[in-house]
Amino acid sequence: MSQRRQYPFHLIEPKWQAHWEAQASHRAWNPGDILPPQHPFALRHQLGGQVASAANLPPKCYILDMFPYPSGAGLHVGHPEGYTATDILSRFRRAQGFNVLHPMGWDAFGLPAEQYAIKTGRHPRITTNENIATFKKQIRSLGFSYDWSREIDTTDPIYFRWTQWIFLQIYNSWFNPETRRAEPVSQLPIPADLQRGPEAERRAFVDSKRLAFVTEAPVWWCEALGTVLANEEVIDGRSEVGDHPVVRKPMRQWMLRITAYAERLLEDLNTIDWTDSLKEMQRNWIGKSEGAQVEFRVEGVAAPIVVFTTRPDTLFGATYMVLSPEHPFVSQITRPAQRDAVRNYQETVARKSDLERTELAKEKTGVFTGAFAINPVTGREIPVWIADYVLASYGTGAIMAVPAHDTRDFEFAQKFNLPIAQVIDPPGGKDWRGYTDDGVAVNSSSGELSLDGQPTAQAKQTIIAWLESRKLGRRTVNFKLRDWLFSRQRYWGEPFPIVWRKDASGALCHEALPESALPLIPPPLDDYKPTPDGQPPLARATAWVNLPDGSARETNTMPQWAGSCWYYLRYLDSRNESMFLDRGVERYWVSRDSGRASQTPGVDLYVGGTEHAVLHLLYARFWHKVLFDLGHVSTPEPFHKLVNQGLILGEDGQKMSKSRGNVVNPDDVLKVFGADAFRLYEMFMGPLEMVKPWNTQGVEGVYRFLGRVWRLFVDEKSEVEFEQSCAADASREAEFLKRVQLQAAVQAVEPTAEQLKTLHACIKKVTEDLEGMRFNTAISGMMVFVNDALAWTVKPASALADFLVLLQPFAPHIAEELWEMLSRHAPVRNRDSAVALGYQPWPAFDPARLVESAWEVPVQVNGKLRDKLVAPTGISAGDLEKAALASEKIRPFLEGKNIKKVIVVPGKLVNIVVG
RNA sequence: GCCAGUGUGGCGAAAUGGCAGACGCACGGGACUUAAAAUCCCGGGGCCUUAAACAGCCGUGUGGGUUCGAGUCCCGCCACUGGCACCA
Repeated sequence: MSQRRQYPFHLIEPKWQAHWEAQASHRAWNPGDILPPQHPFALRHQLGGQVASAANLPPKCYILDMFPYPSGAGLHVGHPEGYTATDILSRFRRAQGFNVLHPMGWDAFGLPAEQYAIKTGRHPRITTNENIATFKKQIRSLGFSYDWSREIDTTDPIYFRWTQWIFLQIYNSWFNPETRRAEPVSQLPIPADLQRGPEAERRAFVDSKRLAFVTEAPVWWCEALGTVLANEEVIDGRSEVGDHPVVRKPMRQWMLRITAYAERLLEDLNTIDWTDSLKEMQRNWIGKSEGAQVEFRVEGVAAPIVVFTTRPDTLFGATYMVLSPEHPFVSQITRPAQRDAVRNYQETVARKSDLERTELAKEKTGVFTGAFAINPVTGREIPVWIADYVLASYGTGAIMAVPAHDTRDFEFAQKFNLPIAQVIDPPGGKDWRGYTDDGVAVNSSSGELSLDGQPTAQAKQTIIAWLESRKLGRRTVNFKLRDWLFSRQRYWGEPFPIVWRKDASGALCHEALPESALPLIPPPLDDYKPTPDGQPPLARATAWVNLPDGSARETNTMPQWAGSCWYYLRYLDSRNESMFLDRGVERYWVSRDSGRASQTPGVDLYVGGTEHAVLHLLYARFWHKVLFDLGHVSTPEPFHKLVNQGLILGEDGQKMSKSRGNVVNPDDVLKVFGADAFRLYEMFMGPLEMVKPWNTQGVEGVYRFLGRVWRLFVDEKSEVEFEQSCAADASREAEFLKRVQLQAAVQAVEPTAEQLKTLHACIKKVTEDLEGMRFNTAISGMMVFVNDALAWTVKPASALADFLVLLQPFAPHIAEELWEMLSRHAPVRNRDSAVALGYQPWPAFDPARLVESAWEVPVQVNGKLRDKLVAPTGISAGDLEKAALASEKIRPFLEGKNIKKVIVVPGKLVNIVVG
């Protein structure tokens, strides 16, 4: 490893970080802000001293990172990957003249801080603050151009006050299926019979329509630990900690009605610029499927069993039915002889974990209820079973089994010897048994209906029409998406702004706190564990929970997702104390109708890891749509363009983890190579969205490149003197740095045509690659420039200045230092030296500079390269053909052959086809 | 099982259907040095031939196809990675 530093990054980097901070260089400006006269943004746009407004501000650009959870372990090399990419683009857009919003904050509620508190008794507030301080220090040391004046922390009451406020907006809304949007619950039409009835019934009706509602949902309860566990804390029906048995236990939970938005969440994916794979993941998660509900009568039971099927055309092949073990009809229809078997089975299933239930390769299990239903088209009696391969939570929790044409039903029928009847004729003579794709209906006729001979699509239409005419079923759409379980039995989260009280009839009911009661701050506790009877930790604070008027506070808290659902909005106006977000500010930053028709709606670019492909991004889209419906934001989608950065693996090509011992700590890298080299390497490794292994020797490569950039500018003798001075008195290093001189070869002269060609090739490459987020090739373009420019005997200051503007987004510290040196010693005529480097206009690419007088023409015979000619650029196709045919090296390949065709592509090549 | 992505030198990678391997790492040779480090210069996919070079042949996971021309487009297969996974 290198001993001598390539250049004094250890002095340069802190120097410029302090400078940017002192100048607030990267502040983004809201309409209404007064622009300081000396701020580089004001100087660049000649707005010094003026009040910013949507009219005088340049176009906006909102570039967002997924904010981190500030863990105790500090930053790892994965974090800065996306952060570097967005920082480079932010700096690029500033140079292009945009008003760039590039903020950072902390997603700081969460389990680790709470678990640490349970172990040590230290309040999560304290450890969270410490972790934030560590993260912030590390992030700053990388030189990212965040606007820290907008920093947010989801655990800060001035932030979560508005998280609670948004919850109240959701709570006070219902989804109107007619208008397909959220509306205030105060406008909910109350049915006439309820209007005159008791108040309790009216309230129950309203509560059943709210977008935030209460339900009994099963959670994992561990008797031995005296606590509720999260899904991921339960392994094979036992607790992860201590290996104690756990049971499913219904508990009162808050839910958010995201299912109401399923259709819009799906449709609007078509309006945003995300990768196809990401959209596909969301589509699969939402899981729309079209089909029909069909009713089956059971002898002696009044209500029919309703099933959902996507293949109503196979109804004639339904030879049995299956209910999920939890289906409410099970106890009604079970015959006495089967009662014990059914109850046993239900209990076995209840004890299984989700994992066990969904384990593939598992044998199908189930029990006959003794009951028979009537197939509505064949009129035949079919047995009704219960089995855990039918899920209670999807569709109607019951299916018609068509074993001939459904894999699961086929397996089940084989195991339990149930009849299998063919009703689809597969194309191409395939075996019909277990065939699940489309085909032609067969054996599907009754006295009044026939599907025979109809292809699947048509048969579906026919049968649905018939079912609807007989009131035996109807067309239905189903979604996999479930309502969002929104409550947690935790301490370190936002308390719900809800109280419970008894109404006149003595029934318990919930009620929202007034907005004036926000923020509702969690009470201090000595013990952060749940109570022995399974109440959330907040229940321990009895003085906080029980209010003087006899009502009691909700003791659940919100999940970690809540704070991250809307943080991108708070950045726009993070210090606003009277509103969650000012409408005028919102309009400037995200709206399409801000008077700038061409502007991107919402966040221009959002970069983060794939691990949030579904949950965070779906939840945030949901909240945004509710806020949109209620008129609080002006776009239906929050994130216009989204890019996932790829994982960085350890040097061994394995996922980084403590147990493998292959974790790379950014601090160590920074110490040896500096922040600029670190940033450059993270981008040079390969395309942003690819998975790629870390390689410390690769860092040395880009570090050497920065050393060459340094030597392109500085005078060697002055640098040697600087180093000797530093060796003599290390305490005065920063002062000695000023003695490093620009080399004499850098002069205020016009570049030659050759030099301009090199420069403009670099401008073109870097500009185009940044637009396409191809950071790795942009860097290689700059390397080519530097390799070339090092050989120049006279180095025109203007060309070097343009290069520094290109380099600045990638390696801002060294670029600033060299810019300062350059401006000190050699006047740069094409640049206004009053404007800071970060706001210098991006150099314009001039295609005329790349024009060559001659060019090397590859000549192929039958597609194989045989010669290269040198021809003038403007040569005609005919002349080029003649020259190619006349070539010494080509002639042997043409001898004795017929020239069939000659393909001449001007600017590309010549291909002679012979036969 | 389903969906998506990726397969190119020793390694990270690059190539609007037009000279495969830019740029970088590692490696080898040279210059500077008492020596090393750093720096600078040169070399570089494989095979075959050759003293060396030129020339030639092969080469982008694999098998086909389209095309004057395919890493790139189309069809089949294989491997790896990620997501979903009894969703009727």
